[in-house]
Amino acid sequence: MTAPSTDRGRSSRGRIVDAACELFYDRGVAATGLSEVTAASQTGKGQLYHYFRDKPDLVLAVVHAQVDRTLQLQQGILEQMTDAQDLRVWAEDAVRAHNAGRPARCPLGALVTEVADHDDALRQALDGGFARWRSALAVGIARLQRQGTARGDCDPHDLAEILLCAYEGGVLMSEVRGTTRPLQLALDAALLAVLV
Amino acid sequence: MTAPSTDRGRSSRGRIVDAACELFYDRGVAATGLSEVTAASQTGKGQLYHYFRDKPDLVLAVVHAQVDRTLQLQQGILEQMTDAQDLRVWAEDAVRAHNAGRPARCPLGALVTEVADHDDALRQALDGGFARWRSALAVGIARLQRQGTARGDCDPHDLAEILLCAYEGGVLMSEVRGTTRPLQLALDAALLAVLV
DNA sequence: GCATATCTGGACCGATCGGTACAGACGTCG
DNA sequence: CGACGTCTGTACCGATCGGTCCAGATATGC
Repeated sequence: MTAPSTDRGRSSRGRIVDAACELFYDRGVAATGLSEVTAASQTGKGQLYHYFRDKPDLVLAVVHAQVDRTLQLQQGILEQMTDAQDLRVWAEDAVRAHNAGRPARCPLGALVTEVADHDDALRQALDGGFARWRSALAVGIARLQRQGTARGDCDPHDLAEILLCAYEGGVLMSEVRGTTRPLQLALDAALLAVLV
Repeated sequence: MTAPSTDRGRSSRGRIVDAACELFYDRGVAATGLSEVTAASQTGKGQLYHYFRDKPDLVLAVVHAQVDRTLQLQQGILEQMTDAQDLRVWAEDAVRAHNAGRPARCPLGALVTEVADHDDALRQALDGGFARWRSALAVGIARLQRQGTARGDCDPHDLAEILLCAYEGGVLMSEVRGTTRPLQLALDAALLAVLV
């Protein structure tokens, strides 16, 4: 609701969002009580409702935070993507990251099914986040197209969308099966369709 | 908990599961109260706790019901799949179905992110459902392989997995964007990787 | 050092949650 | 028709939910 204007306030708000990111991610939004958020962030209801109008408003802040985190993690490898091998490394990194975390999911994808349908503001926020991610990917893919290692007859944004769909679907199926195999297969197939 | 032994009992249990399927699907499991389920199914708490141990037990029944529904819808087209064009029709049908329903999601996929992580029995039930679906697809794909229209160097189950991942990821991204475009792109790309 | 605004923590509220208890309706035997 | 197991409906419970309120701590400007 009210933006913090002091360092202490910014710190409190930040701790709340961080704790909410973590709790929402591995327990789910609906299953996480606001008291758990305040307990985990060493704050109270007073602070929470000082900085956020209500729970959906907090969820919105979490969405933006997760988008920023994801983009920040991706932009490094995406910006300096110059050949097809770099894209394969990107896919391998995705599989490796999924292997490491537990339970390994996409912070954005996990939020979609939980909030995207009954709250349009949250859906739009997630849509915007994916759009930024897709654009970052498309920039690199366009580079590959210019050097002839990616399919030239498609909009790079469409090729990026294919990769993101394969990633999200692969992560979802890998979560159900308990193996990274589906993610591996899905990304390999998507690369097959995107490259050359 | 106790299986019904009369027609009236089976009818009540059936109405409860049907109502729960619908409510869980378009409001979410956590967001649906048991009183809403009893109200929508014209029953009471007495019946609900006569046939189900607790809420997770009801969710388990819903998972099985949704698996059966999905398989039943799919088996028709899957069983008589004889050439590559039939697989393309399968993909087109998926896009068309997604276009019709609102909000169009996969009944199984929607349940994954909501219940798969914190309840292993539910995760296994969903895993089993996807396995049956994948096998049904694989049977048709193996047929295509024998006639040389599908990639022969892969296990048909892996090719089926690729299609399911593309479908689930495409549905998820389509839900966020509000268009069937991502699903269309993802399935086309998967077909490209699976056929010939 | 006083006034003012920001920030903090927790007690508290009504509503709703999942779950229980129980009294009675129903159907099917002898 | 009476007895018995199945099935039904609802009143009710403690716990927890999102959200309010407010008194006091903390900082900043004059």
